[in-house]
Amino acid sequence: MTPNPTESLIQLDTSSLVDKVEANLVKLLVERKLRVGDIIPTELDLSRSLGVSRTVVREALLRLRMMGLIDTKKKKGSVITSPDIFGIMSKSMNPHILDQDTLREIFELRLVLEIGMADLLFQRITPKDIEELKEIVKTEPDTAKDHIFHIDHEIIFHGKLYEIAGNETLKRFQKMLLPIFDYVHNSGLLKKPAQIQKFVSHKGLIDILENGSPELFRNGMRNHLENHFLRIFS
Amino acid sequence: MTPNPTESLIQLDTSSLVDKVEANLVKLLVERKLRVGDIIPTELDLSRSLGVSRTVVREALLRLRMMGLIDTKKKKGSVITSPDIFGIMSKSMNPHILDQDTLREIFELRLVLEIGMADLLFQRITPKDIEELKEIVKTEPDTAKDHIFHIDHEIIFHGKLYEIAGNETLKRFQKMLLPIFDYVHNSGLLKKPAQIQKFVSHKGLIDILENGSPELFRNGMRNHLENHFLRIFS
DNA sequence: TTTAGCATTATGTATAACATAATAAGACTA
DNA sequence: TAGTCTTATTATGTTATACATAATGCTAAA
Repeated sequence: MTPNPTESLIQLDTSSLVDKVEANLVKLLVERKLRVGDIIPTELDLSRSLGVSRTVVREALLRLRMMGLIDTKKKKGSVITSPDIFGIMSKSMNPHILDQDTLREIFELRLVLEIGMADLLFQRITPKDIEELKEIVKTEPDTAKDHIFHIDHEIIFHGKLYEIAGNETLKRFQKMLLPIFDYVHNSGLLKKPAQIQKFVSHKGLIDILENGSPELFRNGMRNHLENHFLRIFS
Repeated sequence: MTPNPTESLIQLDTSSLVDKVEANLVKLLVERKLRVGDIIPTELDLSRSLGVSRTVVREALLRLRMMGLIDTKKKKGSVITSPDIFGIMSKSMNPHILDQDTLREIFELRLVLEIGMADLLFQRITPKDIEELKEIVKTEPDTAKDHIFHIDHEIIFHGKLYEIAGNETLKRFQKMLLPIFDYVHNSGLLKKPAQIQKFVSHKGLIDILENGSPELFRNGMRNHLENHFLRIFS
């Protein structure tokens, strides 16, 4: 084997100043174990102690802000906030910008989530939740009648399920994906037309939640989402 | 009911200049339907045509860059790139920064994903994948022997499953969450100690993939992850 | 004691200047 | 003519300075 001439070269540091300052600040947050609500030094202070211009500090702080690590107020300075994982993500979640493959994949993700969360549902569902679900299906519109309203209703029902799952991160994930689902539904990305008839209805799912098991629910939901699966896998 | 005195007040626009420029640029990208690789005007041009300082334009561009919408090179200017949804997200995914509740929730998310992706697996798995999985379990270490190595092996096996699922977005999601899983495992966040014995082994899962059904796999995986569930729900 | 107004302070914005890296153009040589 | 080296150009990266603006806290007047 011929020796690779680039082998002995060290990796050059091509990162910009802002990159370094950003890394520095994150390191500071981690190592100092700063708690939510703590304030960090002002831009001018940081600029002085780090030996870079205020502009660079500002850009680094902007990044932290976008990551949801800090919230900066006038006069006060920047305070540490509970990081918002999905904050930025949802901003770049513009369906018009994402390419079709990604859209299809995100749509698949929904199916994965709703089938996979059965255990969480059964662990945390309360009688009150059951009542609320029943209330929701009571106002269920006729499938064939009003398509738009039907989609809205779908969102309400399934949204309630996410709520019951009691996982805030999961719920926010869904909330972020919602516009995508909507977009995919209306975009013609799904090949086959939706079948009107559902095998397992919303009402059926509630029955399972009340008297069944996670296993039954997974199959029920799988069945309920059958249409979507068929449309994706065509 | 007494009338609300604030009712007739219009919502003030508290957004900063940078906010507006950012929105403007995103709108530009969407409406012009610009394709990946297209270049957008230089900072100075934008600053002139938008009537704001270059500073503001720079900050707005920085945000777009963080969203993965553009990639800016010296001299060339900024070019549009395929948005990287998880790019920024993974940067703020520092386990040391996330609070414990969020960590627990993200860990739950893993369980949801791996149970929920059964259908994708069965749709896309190939004989070659089965072989590779078998190859992986062949080198499976003794559970009781080397704990660290055992975790590594877990990651390899389950990572392969994500790969088989054939959903790039899902895979990258998992990749992003990996450090979290690792951290949670080692952090003492999980209450009960792990049980050594697994009901359904990796080998068992492979058998199901080869001869079983999605339904069987979901239950198998549910069983396989039983330990994790118990530790979370305590 | 309350409130109106002022001072203070840190971020937001603007401008100008220079550094640096990537590209293009031109000149020079084989 | 082709190829390479040098130089010029251009757009981003960085610095410095100044002023605007909003939030906070203090002070004095009612």
